[in-house]
Formats: sequence, structure tokens, C-alpha cells
Amino acid sequence: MSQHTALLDELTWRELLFQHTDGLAAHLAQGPTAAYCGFDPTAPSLHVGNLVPVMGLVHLQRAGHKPIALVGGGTGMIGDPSGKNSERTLQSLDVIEENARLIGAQLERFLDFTGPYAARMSNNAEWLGSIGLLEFLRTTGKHFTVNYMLAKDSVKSRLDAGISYTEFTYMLLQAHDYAELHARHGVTLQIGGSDQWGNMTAGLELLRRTVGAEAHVLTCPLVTTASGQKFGKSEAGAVYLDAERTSPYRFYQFWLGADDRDVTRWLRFFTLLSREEITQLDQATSERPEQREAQRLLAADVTARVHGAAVLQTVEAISQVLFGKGDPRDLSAGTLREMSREVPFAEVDAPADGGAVDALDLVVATGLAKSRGDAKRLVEQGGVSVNGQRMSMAERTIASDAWLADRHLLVKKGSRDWGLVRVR
RNA sequence: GGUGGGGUACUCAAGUGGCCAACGAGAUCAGACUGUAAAUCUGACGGCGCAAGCCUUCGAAGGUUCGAAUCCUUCCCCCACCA
Repeated sequence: MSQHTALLDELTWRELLFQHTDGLAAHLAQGPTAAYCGFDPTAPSLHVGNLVPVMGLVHLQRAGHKPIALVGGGTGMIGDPSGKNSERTLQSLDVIEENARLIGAQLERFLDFTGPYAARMSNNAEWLGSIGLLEFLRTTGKHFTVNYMLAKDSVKSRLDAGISYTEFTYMLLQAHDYAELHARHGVTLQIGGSDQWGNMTAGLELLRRTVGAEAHVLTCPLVTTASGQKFGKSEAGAVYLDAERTSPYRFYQFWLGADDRDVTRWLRFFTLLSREEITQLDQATSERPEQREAQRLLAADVTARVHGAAVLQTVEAISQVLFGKGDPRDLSAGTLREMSREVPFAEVDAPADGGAVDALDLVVATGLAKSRGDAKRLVEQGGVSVNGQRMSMAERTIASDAWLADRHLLVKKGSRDWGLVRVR
């Protein structure tokens, strides 16, 4: 067993291996293999769910293979019907281009572009964008029967609701990508989420029929949560890698909040910690769950990889301040200013009448409630604290002598949603 | 094309002239408990409002009526069976 086949063992114990083609182990044993994984630019940022195949590429590289991260600037113009129960609206070309640029930049951070196993970035707009319809139909389309295409789950499940000719064609484009990358870079392995199996095998079909090359595919499982929630959703929606969309603090908190039942699996999925370390953390979770060592390490590891060590330090410090038992009055103006970039922040005008601000306004200004009526409901239920003091409808104003450093007010909604306000 | 069933709030789903902003369940939010957990219990849950109340909603548009989610007309869509 060489370094190259260690990939499968690694993925197996991490449970990142869902399905793969027969003979993959023997193929990998032959030496460094070029492999790719595609990401369509359907959003301006990757989200945590995308991290699974990204980590697949990372493991691939660590096992001595050459990863290619493919941005689907071309396929993104068409729309993948896999897992969708209705037709999607097409996005404008500018949006797709911009998304592709942003996602490409995110992907670059995970891979090493130097050394003997240097990674490579690619964008299928490069070849799909300029291929003519007739040429495409003659070179790629000719190798697929409609019968074959109709048998794919992605298509079959849409036959009642309807599927456009455009989306129907998606699998051919992905197959074309595989063939193109095979020709350009000798790619013989494609990885992706388990929902991509159909599209990926279409690529194998094309390679088999055209160049007769041996090629493989490997899929990663879908991430699930113990509570049955969709993975990667927080109250505020999807958890993105982009700091503008999901603040690093929220990102960190997302991982920190992992369910005990999920945390070990997520450590295997999303960190590079060794088997021994993870086993140890697993034990820590069952012996002293309240310490949440596993969650802390998971959050730190992933946040550091995505946002960098410096940012991790900041968000850890902020988490410590917010959830530690310190008195908010001790916070320095500098700390508060740093915090204002990570938690919902708003500035309000000083009240005309002498200085006391209304908690309802603070809750609304920070977006923790969408209206005063909504805020009132929260206060009535005891869900709002300002500067550590629980508010009630009768007592909910904060006089200026109770403000924090540099005219700040720290608002807490529920047990873990925070907002910061500064009085102008 | 014919016949029958159906479209109700985030989702599922009651309601068939006033007591309906609309039973119930889930989701969500808050409180208690706790580990910034899970489970459980309690409360909130169309919008705006500190309240009185106002506004918008029951596929769409009209109509009947003092009054409609509920009755009538037309239209749109879904499902089942027949052709």
C-alpha cells in the first residue's frame, strides 16, 4: 500500500466515502492521479455544505494526488437539475461571472499550488463558453442516448413536474468537462457530493466511448444533523464562508453549537485532526460533555482554515467575553469596537429628552427584532437583556450613566444572540 | 374532452354565512431546566401598535348579503378515474 492508496483508507475512516467506481484503489496505486471537483457559481459564496467535497480535494492532495478545483462558470449558466424539484431561473451572466470569481478565490485558500502535487484552478466557461452547438452535439451529444439520460434520477424525478431541454442537457456538459479535463490535464478521477453520481458517471460513459480511457468517480456523503435539521442552516439562513455574509463570529458559533451526537462526525469531515485526536475528543465528549472540548476544537479548526488564525483569535476572544461571566461594564472601548464588526451593530441617535435610551429601540436597531411590537413581545417574555440587565416593559430604559465605554450598549436576545449599539 | 375531488397562514391540516386573524400539529422564537447542549415543560406565533384599535390574509376576479374562508358566477392551477 503506497501513500497514494492511503487516500481511500483516510476517506473511509472519516466516513467521507459514499460510493466509488470499482478498481479505484488499483488505479490510485499506480501513482499520482489528477482529480477534479466542480463547484457551480450559483451563489456569491461557498457555504459550509460545500466544505465536504472541498475537504475531499484536500485529502486527495495530502495523499499525493493532484487536485483541480473547477469553477462552473459555464455549467452555472445552465443549472443542474440534480436534487431540484423544479426548474431554476437563469442568472444573468454578470452575476455568474462575479460569483465564479468569488468562489474561485475561496477555493484557492484550501489547496497548495506549489510542489510536485500542485493544485490547479480551472473554469469550464473557458471551453463551454466558446463551443458551438453543432460541434457539441456531434462530439458529445452523439454518445448519449435519450434513453440513458431519461434513466438518471435527476431527470426521472422531474418528468412529472417538467424539465427544460436546457437542464436536461446539464449532465452532458458535466460529462464534457470530464473529457476536457482528461484531455488537458490527464484527469482520471472526479469527486463530488453523492447527489452528483449521475452526472459524474455520464462523464465516465463519455470517456469510455471516446478515448476508452480508464477513469473513476468517487462521491462523498451528504452531511446530516442528528436533530433532522438541514445541515448548514442557522437561524439566519445558510452559513457562508464569506465573512460579509456570515460574520466569522457567527461562523465560529455555528460550529461551536454542534450537537454532541454530530460533533465527532463533523471533526472527521471538516478537520484534518488525526484519528487518535478525534477518538480522544470523542471520549471527552461522552465523559464530560459540558466542557465541549470537541466543539471548541472543531470551531477553532474550521474557523482558522476559512478565516485565518488572527480572525479566530478575535472571535474566540469575543465569544469568551459574551459567554464568560465577566461584567460588560469592564469592556474597553477597543474591545467593543472590535466586537461591532462581528455581532449585529447599529448606531442610534441620543434621545432628545436627557439621555435614557429605550431597550425596544435597541432591539429593533440591531435587527434582533423586526419591529417595536416584535421587540415588545421579546421583552415581555423576558428575552432581552441590556448590559447584563434583564429588561421588562416597566423598566426598559437605560440612563446614560449605565452605558458602557464610549457610549456603547450590549444587547442580548435569548440565550445567545447579541447586538451592539453605540449612541451617537 | 368527460366525471369526481381539491387549492386555507412558513409547512401539514381543520373550518362550510356571524362566536374566524381562522381548531390542531410541525417548524420557528422566548422562558424554565442546562453545558451557549439534547430531551422535557410553559408561553408567543399575519402585519403595525406599550394599548384601544387599525390594516392585510383563506387560488384569482366579480356578485349575493347588514355580514362570507364559508353561498353564486366566471377564470386559473393541481390530483384521481374515464376517454
